[in-house]
Amino acid sequence: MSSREKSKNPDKVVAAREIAEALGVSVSTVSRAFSRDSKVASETRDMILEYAKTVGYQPNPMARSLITNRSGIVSIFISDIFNPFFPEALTALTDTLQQSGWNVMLMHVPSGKTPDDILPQAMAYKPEFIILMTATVAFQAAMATAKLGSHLIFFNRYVPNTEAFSVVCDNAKGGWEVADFLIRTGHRRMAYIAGTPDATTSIDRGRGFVERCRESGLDVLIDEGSRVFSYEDGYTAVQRVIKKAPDRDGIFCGNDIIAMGVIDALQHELGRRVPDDISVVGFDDVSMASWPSHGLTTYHYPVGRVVEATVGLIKEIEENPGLRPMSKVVPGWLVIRNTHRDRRRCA
Amino acid sequence: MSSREKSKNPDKVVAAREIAEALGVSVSTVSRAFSRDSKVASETRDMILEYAKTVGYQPNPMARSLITNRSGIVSIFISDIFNPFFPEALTALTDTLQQSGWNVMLMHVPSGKTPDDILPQAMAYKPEFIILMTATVAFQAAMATAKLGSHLIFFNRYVPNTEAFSVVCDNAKGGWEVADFLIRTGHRRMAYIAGTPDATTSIDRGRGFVERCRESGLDVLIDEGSRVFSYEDGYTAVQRVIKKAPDRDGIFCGNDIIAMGVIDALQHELGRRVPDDISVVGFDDVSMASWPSHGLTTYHYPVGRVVEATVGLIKEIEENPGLRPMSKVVPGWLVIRNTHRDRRRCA
DNA sequence: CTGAAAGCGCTAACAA
DNA sequence: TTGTTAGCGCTTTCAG
Repeated sequence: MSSREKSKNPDKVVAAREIAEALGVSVSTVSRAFSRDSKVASETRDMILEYAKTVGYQPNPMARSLITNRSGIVSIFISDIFNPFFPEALTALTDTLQQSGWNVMLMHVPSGKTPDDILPQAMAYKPEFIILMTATVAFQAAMATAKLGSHLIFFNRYVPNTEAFSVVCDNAKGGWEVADFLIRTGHRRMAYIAGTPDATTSIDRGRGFVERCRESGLDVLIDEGSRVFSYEDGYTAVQRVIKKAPDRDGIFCGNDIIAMGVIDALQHELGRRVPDDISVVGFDDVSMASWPSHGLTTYHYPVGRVVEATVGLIKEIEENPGLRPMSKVVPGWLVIRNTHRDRRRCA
Repeated sequence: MSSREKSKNPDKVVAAREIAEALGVSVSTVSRAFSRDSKVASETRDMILEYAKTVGYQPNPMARSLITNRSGIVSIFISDIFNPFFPEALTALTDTLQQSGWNVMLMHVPSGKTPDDILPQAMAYKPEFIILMTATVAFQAAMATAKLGSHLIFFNRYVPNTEAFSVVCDNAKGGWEVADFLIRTGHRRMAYIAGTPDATTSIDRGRGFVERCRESGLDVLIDEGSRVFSYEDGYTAVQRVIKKAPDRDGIFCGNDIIAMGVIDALQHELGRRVPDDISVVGFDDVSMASWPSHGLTTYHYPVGRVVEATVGLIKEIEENPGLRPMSKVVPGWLVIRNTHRDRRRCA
């Protein structure tokens, strides 16, 4: 019916061969034009690149990966949905990776499952990096992954006693500074409400907090009854705390969302005013924390910098594949708002 | 140094050829064992599948896609980060797709860019479906996409005057019901604070609201000054509204986050009590809306059902590739909490 | 610097 | 029902 030759699939995306034919070069040369460190006459490359642009050609990453073993894919594992921190971080991370030419595959780890459970599905696409934003520990995954050639990076978490890459905020220092601040403003009867039990964030924040309290000879009531970093868990936890120790004057929470649950329960269930009767401090500084309705005093987690550090780490690993596993630690800072009061005159 | 033969890459993932050799069958047979509608002796298939399981083999989707033109990938485009509705939906959608065997590629559309700008990068991996969760309209993308063989689905949005698949909540009906509820409880001086200007969600919610008000002969003050569906925009918008019309007794907002900004500004900047002086109703019913600190009266958006409808639509399109573009509409319902008051006795 | 040829892992058409 | 052959689109030796 038509005079088309050989074009079995008329609407198919243009392939390297067509570029080659149109320009009177070989497919190898076309391929080389798209590889930075291949030797091509710069005029040839320019010609190819220009023509490719007009017809909208780009090398098929699937075909390419078959031979190079480089998929151009970064897999991000997520699970925690309660914490607005994660969407913020996920978006920033995706954006930065995308701009560096990576494509992000998103894997969700449903509650009740571990990253290990869904690792096989993720590995099918041979991601070059796997970024774990999940709360659950994934020791097995780390091993399997290393064998299969994907690099594993823990985002906002690390696995104790394991050699793996990780990027975290300085949680222990943050906890320490919060305690220091509360102590210097006259608080004496502290409590720490932890988040997800095995999350290093929760553990380290609490550890730093307790350490600074001990330095001043203060004991800390620690509540570890929360199952996750959620509003509901904070809401419940503080009721346990106040029942056990009604005299508390300063509560540090595993993160902002827990803190908001804590504040609401204090005011609506326990008849305490925040900050008049009791101070509450969070961790993360999610955008909601700055809303007038919350005005949460918290420790700022510099998401942007942690994301930059993560993508920087990826570049380093790429350039130096033999790099030893390491941890990047980014500092945060205290943000003072309205859920805290200076109690020195009341001492 | 070693006696390994031909194994250029010792740690390589096992491929079909190795399965074939080990079992004394051809690679085609192995391939067929993994294709549901291929004719293989069921004993042969069982043998292959079982052996494959023990050595952890699964067909390489990249290689497969080269020949089948089916990538197994669904691309999800996101942009709106202010609204907690999106992480909730994204997580649910990813999870459901994953369980159906799809892999999700996440593309972020930064502010100032349109989906069209990043479409080329997404298309490189030849996603079979593209789900747009972005606020921005993407008319060009729809066209380009259809040509290249990916199906486009608008999630929580549609493009007026274009034939495309979409799954939405019944926004107009929602707005209508909110107005009906406010009117029946004695409100007379209404306002609607819109969200992202060209978002069909914002437009339809407002349209339904206004329609019901008109039915009762009530005029509605409409504020369309918001740039996005954000807390800050709500905070600013309501100040414009009250300056222009200080007598308002019922405000309907484009979504919950705007509503929270509105409530905070009313109480902290404008000296109005909610709900005593004025009622505020949101839309979405994000998890935060049910916190005691907000107790927001709002219209519930059934995320789970919309996700199900979306994945259902994908299945339908797969089974019937010639399916005409259509819209799936899922109903929501009103959730009454504490930002509203019955004003009938004050009339 | 460029082209020819081989092959990455897989599926599909064709024989047997 | 199974094996053989060809080839998806690309990169990479190896010649020239």
